[in-house]
Amino acid sequence: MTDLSSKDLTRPTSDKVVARFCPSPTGNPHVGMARTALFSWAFARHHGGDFVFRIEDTDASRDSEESYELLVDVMRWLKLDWDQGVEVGGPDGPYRQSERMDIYAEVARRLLDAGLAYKAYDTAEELEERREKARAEGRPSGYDGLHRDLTLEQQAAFEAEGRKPVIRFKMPKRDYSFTDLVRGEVKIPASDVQDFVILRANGHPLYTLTNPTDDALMGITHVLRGEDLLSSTPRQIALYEAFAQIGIGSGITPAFGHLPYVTGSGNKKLSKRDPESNLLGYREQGFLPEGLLNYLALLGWAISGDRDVFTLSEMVEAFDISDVQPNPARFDIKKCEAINGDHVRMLAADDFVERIVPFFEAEGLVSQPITDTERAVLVAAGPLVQERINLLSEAVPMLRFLFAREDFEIDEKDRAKNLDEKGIEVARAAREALAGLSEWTTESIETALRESLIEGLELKPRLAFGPVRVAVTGSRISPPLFESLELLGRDLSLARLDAVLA
RNA sequence: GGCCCCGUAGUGUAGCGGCCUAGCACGCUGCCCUCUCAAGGCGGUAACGCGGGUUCGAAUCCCGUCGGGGCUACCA
Repeated sequence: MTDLSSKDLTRPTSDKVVARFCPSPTGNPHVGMARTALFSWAFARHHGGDFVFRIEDTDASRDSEESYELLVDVMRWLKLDWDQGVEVGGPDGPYRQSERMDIYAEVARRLLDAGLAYKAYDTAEELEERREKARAEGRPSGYDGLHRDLTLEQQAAFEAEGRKPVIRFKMPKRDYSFTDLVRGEVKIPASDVQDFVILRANGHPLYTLTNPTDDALMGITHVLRGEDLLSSTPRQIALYEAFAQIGIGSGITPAFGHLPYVTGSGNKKLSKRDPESNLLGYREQGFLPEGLLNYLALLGWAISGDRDVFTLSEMVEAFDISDVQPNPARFDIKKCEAINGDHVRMLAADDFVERIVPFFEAEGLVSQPITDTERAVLVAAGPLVQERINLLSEAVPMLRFLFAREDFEIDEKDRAKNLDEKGIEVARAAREALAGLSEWTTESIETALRESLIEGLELKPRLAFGPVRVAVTGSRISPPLFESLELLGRDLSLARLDAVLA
């Protein structure tokens, strides 16, 4: 550990807005996290400020490295870029708390030296017993401050017993109030403030210390975080005041904004384990980052009363944290998909193709990487499916028939329904009409089929084209038929009709 | 138990004392368009948790109540 005892930990004040996102790398990144990141990012961008991406991994476990990478991956996928932080660096790094342990130790030491924190020797059992009693008597159940004013002799006595102290911060006993950016005035009465642990007995710093320390050292001006942290805000405020006294950070206290929860169905908080909360899962399902972010923004914020589809830059332009709703929102996958569909339709045709390519590669329908000929098929077919899907992955079943060869299969249910005796008769007529075509275009195919089936067999369009569609595309649901036939090509189209006739 | 936060249709929101016979979107649903599925167009369904105040007037302000959530760790 580096000795920082003589290091200057102050920093100049600045008018620039600095917001941050500082997740703890545990489990899979979830949607509530993404929304917090989005709001904080949009806030920073709207005000032309900096966005800091820090990782709070003091509690590092085995899988935190993997989680860390997932987090970075997700942020990049969402295109929530950061000016300072992990991977990109910055003036106040490092940005992973596990690499900043010497700083926390030093800050704790200075707090202790200044008499703003103290050693407490209570055992877990003693604490528990007093907590129970307090609760039974209707008093607040936090730390009662028993060891706040221990004399050196008393401390020595505890040490002699072999007890190791935790370091507790000495909360000034007063009412705390602050103006929450999304909730307005919040007041916490003095009766509910207790001294909290900043350093464990084993010397490890806790979140209660590391988070405010880093915010102070990184010049964070606006703290946007989950509402679960609302009642611990007095701690941060008091700690900031202490920092100002002993020259840590810029001496100013940041503004706080507590974002409401995103809940799942029912009223439970969307947990990290919840499959519907798994962010990477959304990417795999074919959500667009633009679409997901747009939907997430709608959970607590509205760009106006009569519009809910917008781009990220429109959001940045219009975003005002005071417009954010304080009440929790339920995540509705149906609406999320609908919004995503709107964004799918907003994509430029060539962009759309680029976005669906990975799904075809992953399914093994095209080479990996895709060849130019295969890409050309998607370029031609793209416009046919772009307006019919909400999720990118839905393009795969719809266009599978264009890439299938020996493995081409017809959905059995659809076959039974459309290719009965009558349907096969229709397919035969279609085959005959198509075989004689001199040119293979959407127009000529349509003309031939209409003449032969609608006029010739006097069928309703629905009954005429259904069997052909199923025979050729393998499904009752497909892109427009004539275009599909043209794209598939004469030989394959006729072969597929032959196959159902055999 | 104590403290804090929240409460408009099934869901997300608009609404900041009169423009509200409460708007928009998703969902559900009827019709139109149509070669399937979509997309698109036109309709329908459905809400201010409850009770008191304040006011000429309240979804909007105040109080209470009920309901939901959070915190109350040597987790974050």
